[in-house]
Amino acid sequence: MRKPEQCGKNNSNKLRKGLWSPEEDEKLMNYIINNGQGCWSDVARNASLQRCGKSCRLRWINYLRPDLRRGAFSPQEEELIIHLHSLLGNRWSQIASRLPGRTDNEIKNFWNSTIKKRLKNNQISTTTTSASPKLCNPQSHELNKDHNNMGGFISTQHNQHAGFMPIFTSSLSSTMTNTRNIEGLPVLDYGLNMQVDGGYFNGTGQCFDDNNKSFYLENDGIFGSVNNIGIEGDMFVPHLESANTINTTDHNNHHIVDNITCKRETNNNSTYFDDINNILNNCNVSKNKRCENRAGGNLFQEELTIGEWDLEELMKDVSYFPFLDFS
DNA sequence: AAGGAAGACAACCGCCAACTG
DNA sequence: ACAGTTGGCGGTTGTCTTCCT
Repeated sequence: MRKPEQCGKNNSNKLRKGLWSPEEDEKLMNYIINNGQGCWSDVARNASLQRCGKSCRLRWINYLRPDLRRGAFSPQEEELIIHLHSLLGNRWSQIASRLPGRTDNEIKNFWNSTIKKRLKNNQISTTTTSASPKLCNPQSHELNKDHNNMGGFISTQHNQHAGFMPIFTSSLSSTMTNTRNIEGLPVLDYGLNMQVDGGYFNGTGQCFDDNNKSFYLENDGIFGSVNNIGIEGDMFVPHLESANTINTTDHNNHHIVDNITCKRETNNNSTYFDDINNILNNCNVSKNKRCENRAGGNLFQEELTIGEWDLEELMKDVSYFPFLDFS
């Protein structure tokens, strides 16, 4: 049996709490440099620190680690955080693992303070707020008033610049102002006749397929669209925590929209969404199953079971996020 | 200049899965 | 197999700084 960790409440009178002094930092730093990390309770003990192992670990990871990246988040980092959060939710450690030198605590704080504040300032309103803000395209225009399960809605409007914009969502109902020019959030632009709409799609709403025909999507997910008009297709990535099915219907006449998830050849102009899309095509996803729509007509339902998603596969390489520069 | 509010950041708490003896 | 320990994680709270009135 290992020696008990001196971190329990019963020992709180013996162990220091609160902010670390420079002397403590130096002790911890010197010990780890000379001896490595090892067992944290041993680190605390052997470095003569009146701290519990957990506290030492946290201090090292969040502050003393030499590979930490200091300073404010760059717009690129911010954009990546927003995007990763749309895919991962509040999985801060996983988000942090994709941002070299950043800690989960740092990202969590950044999200909970800066980004949430920005959302409020941008008047993205909700009737209720969930714990995790989600992404939406600022180019959204027409909310679907026919659906009472309306969430924060995105649509893609061809030939317009668009970006990610987080919104707070509710599983019950939410509203979103008809805002086209949200300031302060970065615009994704992959250049060369290629603009990308993308964001978090919540609830039911109107989108456009690659033939500029509108259609509706239901349930939560990440939506991306590459806007070479009439050439590129759209894709829809369900949010990992959302319901596990997606319905797609044509906006006007309930035609089947069968190209929500399309496959494109990767080329020099490929985008992040293309790559995600390619990954999705390798996922264990059954699709194009038939079901009934509200009007009684037929449509395809893509069934996506959350457990079937290989998160690591989906996220294994965001290094191709084309605007990232960690230099 | 004072003090309250808001923001930014650091650290703690509790839970849980993995590990260990 | 089991119980205790450890480390990782996300949520929350605490503390310090900055801003505003």
